[in-house]
Amino acid sequence: MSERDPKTGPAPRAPRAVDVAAAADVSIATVSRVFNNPEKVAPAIRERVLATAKAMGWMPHAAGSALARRRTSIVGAVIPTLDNEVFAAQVGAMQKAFAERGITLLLSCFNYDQDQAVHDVQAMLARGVEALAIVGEAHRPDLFAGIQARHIPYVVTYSHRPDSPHPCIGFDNRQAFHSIASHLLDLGHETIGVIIQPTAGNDRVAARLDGVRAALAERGLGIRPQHLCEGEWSIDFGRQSVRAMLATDPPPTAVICGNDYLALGALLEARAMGLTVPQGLSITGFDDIAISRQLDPPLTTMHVDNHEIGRRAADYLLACMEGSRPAAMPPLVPTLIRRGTTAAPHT
Amino acid sequence: MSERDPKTGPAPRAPRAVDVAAAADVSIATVSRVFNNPEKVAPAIRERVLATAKAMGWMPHAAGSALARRRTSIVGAVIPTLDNEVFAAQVGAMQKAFAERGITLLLSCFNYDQDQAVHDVQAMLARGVEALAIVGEAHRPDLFAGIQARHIPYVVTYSHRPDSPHPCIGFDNRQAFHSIASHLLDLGHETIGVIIQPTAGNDRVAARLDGVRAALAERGLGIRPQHLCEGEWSIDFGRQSVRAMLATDPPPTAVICGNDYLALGALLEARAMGLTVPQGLSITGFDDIAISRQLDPPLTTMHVDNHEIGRRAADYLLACMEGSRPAAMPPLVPTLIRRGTTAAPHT
DNA sequence: ACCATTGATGTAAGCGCTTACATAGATCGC
DNA sequence: GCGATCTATGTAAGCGCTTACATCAATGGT
Repeated sequence: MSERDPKTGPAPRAPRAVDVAAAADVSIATVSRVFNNPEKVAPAIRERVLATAKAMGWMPHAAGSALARRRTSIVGAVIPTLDNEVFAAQVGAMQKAFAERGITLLLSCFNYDQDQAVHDVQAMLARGVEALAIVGEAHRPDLFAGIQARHIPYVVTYSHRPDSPHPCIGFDNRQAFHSIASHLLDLGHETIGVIIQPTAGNDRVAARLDGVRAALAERGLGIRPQHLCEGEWSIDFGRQSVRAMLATDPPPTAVICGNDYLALGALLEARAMGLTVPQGLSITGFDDIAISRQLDPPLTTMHVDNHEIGRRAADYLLACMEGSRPAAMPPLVPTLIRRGTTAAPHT
Repeated sequence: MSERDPKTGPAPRAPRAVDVAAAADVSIATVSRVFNNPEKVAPAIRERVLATAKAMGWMPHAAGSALARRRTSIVGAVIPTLDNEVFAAQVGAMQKAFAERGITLLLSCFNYDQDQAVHDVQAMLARGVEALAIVGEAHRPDLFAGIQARHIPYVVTYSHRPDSPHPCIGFDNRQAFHSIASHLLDLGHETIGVIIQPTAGNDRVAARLDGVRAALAERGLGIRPQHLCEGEWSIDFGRQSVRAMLATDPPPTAVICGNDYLALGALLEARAMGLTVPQGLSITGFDDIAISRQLDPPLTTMHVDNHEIGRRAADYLLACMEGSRPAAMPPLVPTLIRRGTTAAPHT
């Protein structure tokens, strides 16, 4: 007399271990063992239980087992946004590495909002994540304090400062942009512009700008205020920034861009204004996205292996979870790809 | 006499509700109520409990509460890969929409492998997801059977067939490419090439190809085998495909590409071969990624709002979870953006 | 033949939380 | 002022699972 479709039976509720146990005529403990320590169960019984479970569509429910086992097999990834392929690649690689070990990835995007990041981490801790990967280290101190209080392994990704208090997997953003600037300086440029993402609350970007400044300072140079454009990264921002800079006097002979999209915009606009690149203006990018090598001229940029960062971060965390205390990993070194958008200034 | 740092105390174990209850001198039920039905607790006590919990760094542990409440507040997203910005955008939008309602997103990438997808869905069901979003409907039947057996709401995204048995949020891939082909036919093209992603196990792509074929057939035309290139999407595949096609006799006067990256490659190669676009060759893309409008000439393509797909999928699932049975949503309609890469064939 | 092992299975005590129900003051109408 | 009614809090029974420990049968050494 159920109100449900009689064909589906009166109890649409999910089967539990005890149901499988009854159906297979064993105890609930045996059912559990079949799934967790199969070698402790006689083959005949094991097969019977497996068959029954399959027939009933039963699998151990994670919440129950997490509670009993005191392990959730969940780890969290906290990134700014998936709209940036750089982070998407990292997460994709982590997800893959974890999935291979039966670990589930919880994802959260804080949209460059520090309060949101703290909130997200709290939520993940409440969910019992066993480890955490977090992009960047420019976070509110209570974010890290909360993690440390739980004695949970964590790693900061996409950045690597030599003297960071956190375990980190990434590269030295300052060093990377120091290299880019040096490349340009070595070519003979002295008036260099910078188009870069917002530095507020973003340690990676701030470090990049700092790297450029340091390289220039070493040769007694600096960035003129009118040659520094900071804003949301987009092709359009790259375009408008270059347009503005070239209207100054003297105009820069080279511009360093915070990523390839900005550089792409800069390149398009420079050409639209009738400049030849690199003779009239040298341009550098960062990330080495797929189109960069296809541009005309192909973009000089720095290549970062984001999948590798994700994979390493996952490996590090997995090692920690298994109890080892892995040595600090050396930073990745992004490589400068000299293509067609940099040359000596036309004098 | 603990072996641990005496400052951290002998019990580094996470506090539980009962500890908070004891410290605040109330019962464990009251602690729970403070977090779940705060209005049922006297303000003075509520504040005391809140303060104690905060001081002890306690939050209700999700596994325990999921068990007791029989709700996990988790939903799963199953996508092919995060390396495609199209899916990354969808996931990002879903994550945002869910986070706003206190729901956590579990992510899994099946890498276009049907067995992997089934496995991932199983794992998610075991984790007690309350709803599931899955890209595409070309999956093993037991994937959907497994979900339906659990009476869990789900939605297929990125595709929308009028006669699909599944609730779906997306657009009609067949229809979309029918439109593209018609656009070209209307311009007078009769020899049309196609460069497309692998169709095997990918219903969306297969539908696209089908749409092109149908549009051509309506005018008594077809795709010549030598004018159909199917392979992993990349700029390079676009380039090599165009090169191969243009070596045939007669060469196509237009090529339809499965996405903007392929189209970008096609455009670059056509120009490298000395053809002018669109006079010598018309090219269409799909997705309308950021660079497309910046190309020279700007790419004619179709714009799809992937964030919108993600948002709608999340809204639909949330509605289901709250018990309503939302009406089937109308498909999104991608819009054809006629820019500079299509024109009448040069006769 | 008998006892000590061994190995397979069952019993039952939680894991940390929520919530129906019980309880006990406080409040109010008459 | 007394019982009826409410409201704030506590008690205890699970949620579905794992696992230490108990049990029991079979094995093997002497």
